[in-house]
Amino acid sequence: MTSAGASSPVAEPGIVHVDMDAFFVSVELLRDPSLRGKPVVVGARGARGVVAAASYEARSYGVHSAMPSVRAQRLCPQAVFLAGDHARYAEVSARLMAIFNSFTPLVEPLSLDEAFLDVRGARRLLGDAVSIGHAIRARILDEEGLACSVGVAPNKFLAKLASEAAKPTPTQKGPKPGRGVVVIEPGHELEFLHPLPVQALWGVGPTTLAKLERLGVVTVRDLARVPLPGLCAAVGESHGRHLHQLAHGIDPRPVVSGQRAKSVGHEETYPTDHHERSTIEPELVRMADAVASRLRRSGVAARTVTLKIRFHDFTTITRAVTLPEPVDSAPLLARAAKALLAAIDPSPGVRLVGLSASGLTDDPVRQLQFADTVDALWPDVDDAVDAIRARFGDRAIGPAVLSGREGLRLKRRGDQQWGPDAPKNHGA
DNA sequence: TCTGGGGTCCTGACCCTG
DNA sequence: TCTGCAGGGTCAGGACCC
Repeated sequence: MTSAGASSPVAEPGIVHVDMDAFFVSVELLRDPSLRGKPVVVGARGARGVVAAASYEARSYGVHSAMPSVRAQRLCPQAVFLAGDHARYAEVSARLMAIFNSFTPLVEPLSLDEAFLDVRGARRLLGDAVSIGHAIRARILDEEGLACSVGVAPNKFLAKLASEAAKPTPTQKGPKPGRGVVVIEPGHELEFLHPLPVQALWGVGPTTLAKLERLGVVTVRDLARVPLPGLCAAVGESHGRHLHQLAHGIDPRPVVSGQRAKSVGHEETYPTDHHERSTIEPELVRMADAVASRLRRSGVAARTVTLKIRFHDFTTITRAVTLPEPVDSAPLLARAAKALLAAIDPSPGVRLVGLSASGLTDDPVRQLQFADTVDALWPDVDDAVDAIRARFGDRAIGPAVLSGREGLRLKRRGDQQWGPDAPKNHGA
């Protein structure tokens, strides 16, 4: 793991934030150029699905990501809905990250379609941060045919706001091109920052916004004027200090490359609610299979297993157990999850089930000392399952409890990423 | 209007141990 | 042996991000 190393604000605009414009939709347009200029939405069409990404044409109708698909269809009935292809987006993302890494090794991916770069060490070779920002944009357009927006600033938080300001804007007459690259020079941070609405700050969501509004805070300037003790009293000590710094343009967090995941999980919302444990347990087996497979692929094992249940009325509970040894085997994850489920009454209706593994450690300890004979054999079985799937595909092998159901198919990351899709016979 | 999936971080309660 | 306290681990939930 490497980092920019600074613990104080950077005194030059050396941090670059690159954010792809409508990434998922743009990748789809490369595959089908006839969709250009049309309102396009990537997401699940089902009653419980949401919008993952919307073209700027769709956004002009008020459609935005995370919006329930039902509402998006009402706002823009002529929109073309696409299911999305997470594997393809991940492929393109890997190539984008390779481009970023050719400019500097200090790259911190934030998601598939955005990253921070600390380019201060690359100036002598490649020019100043602004030139590098323009060069990155040109290369992504040239090599991938994709547009992005770039923010350049003295720290991460300001660079992100700058890239936001560089983006195109949806209008009734179609997308209005953005500036592409926006630079915040040192000494001009507050001039840029203070007129913005306070929810532009990282960490201000609906709950915090309501608390700040009670203090009379509307803009970042208002927030900067609130004394620290009052702010901490309203939103908590840690959060208060963080927001206070941001409101003054201070963000000491360095760009950190090579960060590893701290948890691995899967969750799924079902088109109809489950009311009995007997129908949830096979789902847990399938999720445990998927999570264990991802753990092994990453070469890690997990000590803590967390079960998440969302009921019909949207109340959500989590139940966790920490195991005596780290595990990466599907049967042991499933056993832990089933034990947690045993203490939960699903009869009110369960719409979502999630399983996640945390407390990750390298070099998995194979769980021999507390395993019974069958479990002791599982490491070999897991290896064999991985090998068969690598050679013959995900459908080739799976837990017996799932045979005859949706199949032996392993749940891959990104499957049903945006909620249950509409039934096939209802036409997508 | 009716809310996905994959994550991270923080806080507070509780329990155990020294 | 009991009590008080501090600190660490665990668990549950909330808030936020893309």
